Amino acid sequence: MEPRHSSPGRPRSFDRGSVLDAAVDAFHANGLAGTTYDTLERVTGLRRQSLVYAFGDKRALFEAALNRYADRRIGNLVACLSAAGSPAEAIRAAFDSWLDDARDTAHPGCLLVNSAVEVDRSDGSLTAIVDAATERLLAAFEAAFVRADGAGELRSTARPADLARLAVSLGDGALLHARRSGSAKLAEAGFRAFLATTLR
Amino acid sequence: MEPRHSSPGRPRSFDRGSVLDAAVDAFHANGLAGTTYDTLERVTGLRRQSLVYAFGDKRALFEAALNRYADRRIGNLVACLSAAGSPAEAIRAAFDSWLDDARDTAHPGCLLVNSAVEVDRSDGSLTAIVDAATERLLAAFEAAFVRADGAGELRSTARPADLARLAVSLGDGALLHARRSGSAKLAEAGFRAFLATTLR
DNA sequence: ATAATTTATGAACTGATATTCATATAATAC
DNA sequence: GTATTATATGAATATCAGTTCATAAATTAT
Repeated sequence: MEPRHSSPGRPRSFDRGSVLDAAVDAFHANGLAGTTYDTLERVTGLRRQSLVYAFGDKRALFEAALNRYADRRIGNLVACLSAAGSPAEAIRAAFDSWLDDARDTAHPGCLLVNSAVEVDRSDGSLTAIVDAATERLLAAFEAAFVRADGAGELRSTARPADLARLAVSLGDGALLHARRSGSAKLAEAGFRAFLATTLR
Repeated sequence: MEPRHSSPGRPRSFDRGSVLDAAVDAFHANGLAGTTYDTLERVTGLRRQSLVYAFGDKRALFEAALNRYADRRIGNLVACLSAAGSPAEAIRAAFDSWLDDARDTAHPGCLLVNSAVEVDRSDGSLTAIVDAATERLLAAFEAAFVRADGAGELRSTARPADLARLAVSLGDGALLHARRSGSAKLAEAGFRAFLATTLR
């Protein structure tokens, strides 16, 4: 499927990954509908027909970008949560990473969250990406809360599965309000209250 | 500005409020860009030119609808939160109201939250509506947590202002995930953990 | 070199959608 | 009843964005 190098034909003049990263940025900043081919041409330096040739139509490009973003972002959070050492510290690190995102005003919110709002649920392959990312994050949080409980670092008596759902709702909601307000203040305060109440 | 009744001219054949309610429903279900005049004609029973005549262009109609929605929705939550009696019960009632919204799959999510994602922050008059609604809700939550603390119903030692920010992020994040997943399960679990950990 | 193949792009096409124009309709004021 | 004013709507318009067409350019294989 993927054309091998050293096959006949004109070689591709750009790097697929870099172009995809540029597309991720644009989609993150402006959404799917809000990112026109004019914008994509500007940020990638390619003509729209080249993008279509290389990635398929706009929706397919968005799907590739969303996958790339989900891998990176959820990968980061999962890495924080499953780090060796104090589980409570791991959970705090995950929220710190969330705060970094909340402070990145150039890319407001989270592309996964934004897509969950913009894209209709009937679009199966896009919602599948967001759903899978959410499940992965929930599982990592649940495991971290279980470990925290085992280490005696859990103040709350709520079930780890419920705490994981609380954490994910809180983090994504806070990112949303960071996008809305252009400030991470609400996220900082909410995270502070959550961590103080839940962890030892 | 507003034409008085009993002035010369053909009388309006529809009720402004009902039409606005229908528009709120449509915008809530499909978003601003996703709601076309075809849809608006269908749900209001009016022709697009009549809508333009009565409300201004599509964005103006959306602004009126968003204001109406914000008043109703924040009004509900504030009423829960400031009800007489146990402050902890008042807070639980507010989250119950949030759960009702999470279960309303015909109107997924919250129009304010959805708008915060869809509408660019540079659109001042729309973001002002969402910002004001958020501030109003934050203030009501903070007051409720202060009262809960005074009544000895607060388990958490976090500051009421921080708890309010936690509550709003959590509620809106949970609505977002309800929209995404088509289910209120995540909201239920998150709220359960939050209420068990925070209140007595 | 020539043919074959893949990649790149200028330009036209198509579909959708918000808006506007022109005109008809229904009420009040005198 | 006539003029005036507000409201309603069929139809045309204009714009914008995604897609597609036709053609050029760059590389490999023989």
